[in-house]
Amino acid sequence: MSIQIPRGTQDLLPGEIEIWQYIEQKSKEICSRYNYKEIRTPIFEHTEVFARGVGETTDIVQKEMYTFTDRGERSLTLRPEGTAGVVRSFVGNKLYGEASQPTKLFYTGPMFRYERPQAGRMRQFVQFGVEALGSKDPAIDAEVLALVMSIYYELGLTDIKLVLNSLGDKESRDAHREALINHFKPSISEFCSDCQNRLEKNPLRILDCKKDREHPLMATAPSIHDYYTEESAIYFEQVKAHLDQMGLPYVIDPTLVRGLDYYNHTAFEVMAEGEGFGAITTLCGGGRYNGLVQEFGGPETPGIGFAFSIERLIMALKAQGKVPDFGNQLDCFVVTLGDAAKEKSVELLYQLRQAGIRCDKDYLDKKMKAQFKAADRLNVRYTAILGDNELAENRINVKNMETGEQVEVALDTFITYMKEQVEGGK
RNA sequence: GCGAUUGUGGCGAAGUGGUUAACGCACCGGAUUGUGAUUCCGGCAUUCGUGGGUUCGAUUCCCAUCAGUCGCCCCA
Repeated sequence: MSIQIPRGTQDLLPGEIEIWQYIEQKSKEICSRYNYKEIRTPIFEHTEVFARGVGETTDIVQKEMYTFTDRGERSLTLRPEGTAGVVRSFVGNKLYGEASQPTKLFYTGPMFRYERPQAGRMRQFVQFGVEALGSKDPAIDAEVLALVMSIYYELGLTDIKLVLNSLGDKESRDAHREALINHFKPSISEFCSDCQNRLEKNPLRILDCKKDREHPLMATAPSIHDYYTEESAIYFEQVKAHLDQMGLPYVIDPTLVRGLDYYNHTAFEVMAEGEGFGAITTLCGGGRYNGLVQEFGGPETPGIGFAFSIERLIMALKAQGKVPDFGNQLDCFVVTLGDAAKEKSVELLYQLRQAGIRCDKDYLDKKMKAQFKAADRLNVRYTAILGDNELAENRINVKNMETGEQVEVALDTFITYMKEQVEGGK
């Protein structure tokens, strides 16, 4: 019995990897248009980075982290998300002192959370994320939102929506939280057990409970919108105004909550609409985290960012039939007959490749028929046939696999001939 | 962490308490000893996720375990 892959992980094999490369390349290209630079931080950090950054009370920190002790008795954790590490690096490298501000960064790489896997939820998954540190201009919120939507739109996704909310500042949130508790507490016994737990821990979550949706107290629950401080309210209005300016559609959802402690003001998700996603519809999550940099010992620095999972993005692309055809990858297959020709083909292959032609040959001592079959399977555009006969007369046959036409070429002009054919065909 | 469901060759899939585990696709070889299709012929699981148990005998029954899938919690 072979060794199994660890639970909740996956191998990305040829055939599947192309869409990953395409997404990564496209996302990076869009980031560069928005002037965001790549940052790479370690895959593991001191556990404290996440405990402090993500929040001690979150599910991620309490039950989902891959934490281990190394040989030097340090407690380390495989990163469960990207923001905490980026902020740690921002402070540690004093990026706040760089001339160019705000600091606009993007990253991509694997994240790890110990959870029960299901569609769109893996233990190792890959996020692409962006962080803008150092500005509290609502225009930067709008820029970040425009950036993520551009990535989705340019990849061809259509049935998605940007869901927006403001969590307000700490003052707004505390007042709202208290109002929610007061609202639900007298009748909490009428709610499901999950909601009863949520009352003290995170009363906002009660609002999007699936079981108690019909309870009359849901409709009359206090909204965060009524508890904003004046500053918070104005900020939110300005963000929305900028989105309107750009013509970027969004919907406001006052019950939108994020699972990480560090968020305030702008919070958002990009959600998939339509079928094919099972229980999971959130493609991307993000928001503002003013205060997080101070939490890591840096100067007062506002920040905003998002992260999306590439796995979920691919699921969405597949569900909407938007995965492009990456086509055939090979220009030429060299078929040989006889020992002398077989030996000569090594040299020809090298020369073809030097000339930029994607090509291959048989390495399994197959008969000619089987070599053609292999070429056919590779969906190759041309086959070059070299037998000992041709070799003796310094010629080679080139067959166009689409038309079936075959022409004879002098061996010393073969490489340039192939180059012309391949380049001309494009 | 909780619940449901599934686990047979590279893939899909049938099957039964008892001598040789269907079939389809794919693959390999031959008919066609220098050309991709079709057709025909032949080959391709000492083994039914793993480990125990019941039994004269288990792929089939029981238990455990691992893994996949779906739902909950939560989240990307």
